[in-house]
Amino acid sequence: MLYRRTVILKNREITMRDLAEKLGVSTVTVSKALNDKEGVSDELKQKIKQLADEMGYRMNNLAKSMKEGRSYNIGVIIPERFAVEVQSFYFRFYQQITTMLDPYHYSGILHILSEEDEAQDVLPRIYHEKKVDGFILLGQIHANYVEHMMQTDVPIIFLDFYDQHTDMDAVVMDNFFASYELTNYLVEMGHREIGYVGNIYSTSSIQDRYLGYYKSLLENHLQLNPAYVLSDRDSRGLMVDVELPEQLPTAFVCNCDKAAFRVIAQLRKRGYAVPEDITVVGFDNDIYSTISDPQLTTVEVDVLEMSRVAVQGIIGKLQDPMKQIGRVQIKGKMVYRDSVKRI
Amino acid sequence: MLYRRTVILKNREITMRDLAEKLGVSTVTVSKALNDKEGVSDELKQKIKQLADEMGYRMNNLAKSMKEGRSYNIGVIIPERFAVEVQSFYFRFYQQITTMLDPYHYSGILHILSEEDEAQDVLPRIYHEKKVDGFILLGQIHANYVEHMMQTDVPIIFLDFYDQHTDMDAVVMDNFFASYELTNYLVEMGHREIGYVGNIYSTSSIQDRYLGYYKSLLENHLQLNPAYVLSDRDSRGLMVDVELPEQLPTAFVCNCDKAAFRVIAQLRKRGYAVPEDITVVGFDNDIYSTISDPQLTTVEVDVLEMSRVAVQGIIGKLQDPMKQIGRVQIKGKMVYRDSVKRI
DNA sequence: CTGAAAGCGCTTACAG
DNA sequence: CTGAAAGCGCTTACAG
Repeated sequence: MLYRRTVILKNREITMRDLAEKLGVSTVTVSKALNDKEGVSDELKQKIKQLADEMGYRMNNLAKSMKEGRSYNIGVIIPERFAVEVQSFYFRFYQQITTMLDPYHYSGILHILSEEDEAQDVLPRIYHEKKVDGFILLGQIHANYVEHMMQTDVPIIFLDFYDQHTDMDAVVMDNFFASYELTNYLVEMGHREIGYVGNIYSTSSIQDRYLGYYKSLLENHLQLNPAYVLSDRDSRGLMVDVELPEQLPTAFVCNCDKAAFRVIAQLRKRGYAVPEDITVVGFDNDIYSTISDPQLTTVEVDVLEMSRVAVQGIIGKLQDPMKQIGRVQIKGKMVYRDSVKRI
Repeated sequence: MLYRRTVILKNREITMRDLAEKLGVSTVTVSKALNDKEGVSDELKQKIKQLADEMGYRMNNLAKSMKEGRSYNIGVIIPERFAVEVQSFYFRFYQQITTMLDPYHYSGILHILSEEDEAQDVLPRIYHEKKVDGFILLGQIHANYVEHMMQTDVPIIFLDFYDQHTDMDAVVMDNFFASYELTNYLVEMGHREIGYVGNIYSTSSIQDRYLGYYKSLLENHLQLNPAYVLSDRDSRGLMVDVELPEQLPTAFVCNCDKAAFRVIAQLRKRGYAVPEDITVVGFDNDIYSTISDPQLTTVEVDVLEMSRVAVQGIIGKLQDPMKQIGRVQIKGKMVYRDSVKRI
């Protein structure tokens, strides 16, 4: 007899009704108690909570969700190529996002956007199945896809990129200012001939960093030498070897640590030592900045703060779909290491 | 008039009832048609699907889920310390898992298990809220926590680790065999004094790799010299510098590429060249194996296959909770590079 | 082939 | 402070 009951209990999950019947109250009262709402005496509330605990009651959030019409999930979309290339960097974002969503009782569902789906404007399954209430889009995607997504009326925050769409809410690093600051620092250190490494037609980050670098040159009345602006990746975003010119500047501002890491390797092959012969700085403060020899002076992206603003942005839009945060720029942080020489 | 209607439509999502009313059929018929079930004429089915398309209907999966009593989500738990230490490696697993869950209409929800929650046996919110139908646990956690989780009756697959619990379903790399194979290769290359780098009390992976290495020594009648077995991390799993002995073996089998990378750096500081003076091999074929100079001969973990088996395992247990896969071992793959010298 | 009825497990007004 | 009734948007027997 006892055995059979155990088996039966095992096969059916406990519901509010079970708790209600056991205490001789209604499910309404149970619901109120468990959600800490008004209209239940403290005494009864305690009793209900205690019983729920004892019986190992777990709220069925699907029911709650359906009633409220929200899934309590946010889709985090990362384009496939970034998932491969800058994976650890974007993983940190994704981790922060899920962790920061938690207090709002939200979860983050990752969706890797394949190249095909991106090209053909195919929205993720989680969109069609209403499994998410909004999206955070992490990493640059084609303008067409952005357009397509923005037509869906689902709240979207773009993270770590923006494009020409004026009405998009985006959280980006203040690349322009950080690069300007970094280049100013090199000038302070006595450098007058400074090059830039990065495909300036590739992403908005690379472009903005280039422009900040350029502004510093302008302000300091230094020449922008086109021969010193070197591409580091092809049009698809894949890293390629930099073509070093015959004559070199005294310093390179690289658009990311990986590029800096690779440039240092190439310079070494050509017989140059860093920073003795040439100064190299990076961007991102990712793994490449510390495995590099020498370790890189670089700028750290404030992943935590950017994630925080993105999460608050999407939560805000969930409450009021008309709410806009515009383009929020988050300051970077200089990290001084050993790849810069005063000359 | 037109304007008002637009606004109204915007504020309410389209349901099956809307489609049904528009076509003068019942919601039952719409449901059958949209789910490709029997009992609707092909002609009507087509008409319904077309209308759904035109009106931009999106199925409310929450309702479906509630009816079926499953959330169509799998929780992927990664202990905090691994999320930081081996992040890119585990991110690849996580990516594969979510991608492979997709055809089953499942999504993967990541949960980073904090050190505190792990120590205090606090189960994740997604468990208490029934937001997931099962878990894939990625990375070694304390035995207590394993025990606690296994008592919940929620299907669990352990990925990339196992422990003394005999009834746990785990998918692991065949570390023992891979390490045995790798060490045999070094013996073939003429090495007779071979050391091992790794804290053999830290994780089961490190232990098993150590044992495979040991088996190779035994088979080849080589001495296991305790002075050549070096720890690479403290009891909390944090990497520390290896204490190199005065007298060195001719080769080191390292428990992972990062350890190998660090050992090479240390050897270099002591004036040894790799592989000229000493051979070093790694494990995992992760980023450290290619940024290392020389690039590492190592063993690749078959992330794809392991993820596939884990996903199929959890899907299987969803259908039949009694189903067990036991401890499945997935073969690794040798990757030959430049860190081994024939002597 | 088609549909009326009931129900999944909650919450939201509303009434007492 | 407490609860009966209705409803969220589907699906599952069952009846015609």
